[in-house]
Amino acid sequence: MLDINQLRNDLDAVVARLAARGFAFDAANFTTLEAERKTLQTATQDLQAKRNSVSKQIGMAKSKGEDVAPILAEVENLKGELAANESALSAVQNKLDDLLLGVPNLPHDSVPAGNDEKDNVEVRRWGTPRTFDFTAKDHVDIGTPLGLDFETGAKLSGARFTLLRGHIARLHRALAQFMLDVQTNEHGYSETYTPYIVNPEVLFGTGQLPKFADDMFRVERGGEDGHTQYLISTSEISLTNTVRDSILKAEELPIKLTAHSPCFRSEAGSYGRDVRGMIRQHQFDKVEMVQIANPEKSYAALEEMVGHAEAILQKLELPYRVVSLCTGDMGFSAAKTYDLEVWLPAQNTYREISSCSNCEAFQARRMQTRFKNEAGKNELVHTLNGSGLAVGRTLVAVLENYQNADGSVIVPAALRPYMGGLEKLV
RNA sequence: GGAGAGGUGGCAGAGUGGUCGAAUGUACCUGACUCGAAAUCAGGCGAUAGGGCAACUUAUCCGAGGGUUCGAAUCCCUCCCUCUCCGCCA
Repeated sequence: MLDINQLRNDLDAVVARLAARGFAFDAANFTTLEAERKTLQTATQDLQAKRNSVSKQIGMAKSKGEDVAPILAEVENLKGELAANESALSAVQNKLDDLLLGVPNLPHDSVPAGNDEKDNVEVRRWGTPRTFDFTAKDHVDIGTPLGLDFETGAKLSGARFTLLRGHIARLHRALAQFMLDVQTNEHGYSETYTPYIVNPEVLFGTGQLPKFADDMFRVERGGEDGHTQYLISTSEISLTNTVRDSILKAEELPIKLTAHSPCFRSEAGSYGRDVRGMIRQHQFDKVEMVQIANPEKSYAALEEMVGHAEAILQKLELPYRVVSLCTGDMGFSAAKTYDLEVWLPAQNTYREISSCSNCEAFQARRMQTRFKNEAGKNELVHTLNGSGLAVGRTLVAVLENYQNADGSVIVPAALRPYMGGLEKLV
């Protein structure tokens, strides 16, 4: 959520920055609602003050044993008038809230301008894509004989669900363990295990609700109705919301959390895309990094976090590039985002495998997460999140980059300790 | 699933219809005493929003949401959560 004071004081600039990310903000509607809100709020508060003072008078009169009937008569109309004002005010407040909750974050000044992924800017590359002396297969063709089982996944749960068997299943587990070990042992994140089912207000906090309900899986508890909860689409949601509704001490920052969790995404609206293989799944695992940061240090933290994600790819010796997303391609809550794209030889291209964002105070404002700054004032924290990394896509990258002509796959050296020393999948 | 007890400020904990955003203790901050510290004493110390250049001021908030009332932390309803005992269970 944006700072409403920024909208009040600097509306034109905010509208322009939102336009840069392709969002048309209804400034006229906002201005009208704000004017209504101001009038109604002042009037309502005046009436409330009057009611309070009269009620006090009644209390005092009664305690002295005086007759209160005259005072009661005086405020006969007050109640109805107040109720009307209060409900009008809350209606306007709700409209304003609805408006604001649907507005994406403002892009940081350093974010390249652009409309879509074609305008993203490559920041750097690491590693050299391997040259094959045979035709490289994609992960479906390599993986199926080794234990990637799309048919059974589909039989159990439908399209975009995959079953893993044997060494492939173990490789998947090894990747998650390896990533978690690197992030905790080398980068200072606290290992966290979180609920996968969360309450709706948690999703408001990180920005998935109210706008992106269609991307989520909903669950109902057996034997109960009316209490819809949601499967997390990333553990960013549960990790970031651990600090909702709290005032932190400055010295607690930064809080660095990591978790390995499944992620559930309905992928509504992506029907034609990436239907083959396990690039785009309804369920995939991810090791997530989250930082709760002092605003002054959040951009340094973002660069650092990108490095934490890169470290995984470097240790796995997978070529990748770092891309700065343009204004038009960033997610709803992000002020700035770097994507890591790993080399996939079969597609002859780089594909997203991590996304690291600084959300500044956007989520903190929704979650009411503050800290006591040096001046002793409560100030909103900045929140950052990044994948370190998406496990399923990393599995794809390993299979494709480490394949041999005979259909076997070399186990990257960094993963062998997690595979009981196994060097090759056959 | 059954029975019971609770949810109040950072923490502990009083308050059961009126001047209560809320006693008291503790933590924390400031000052005094001290070479310094501890102890002691004095003062301060919640959040959010509105109005005002500001000093300041108004409103709202006692798990959440409704209701009764001139007036609700306090009474009523619904829900959520925590604890104890029993049952069940990985």
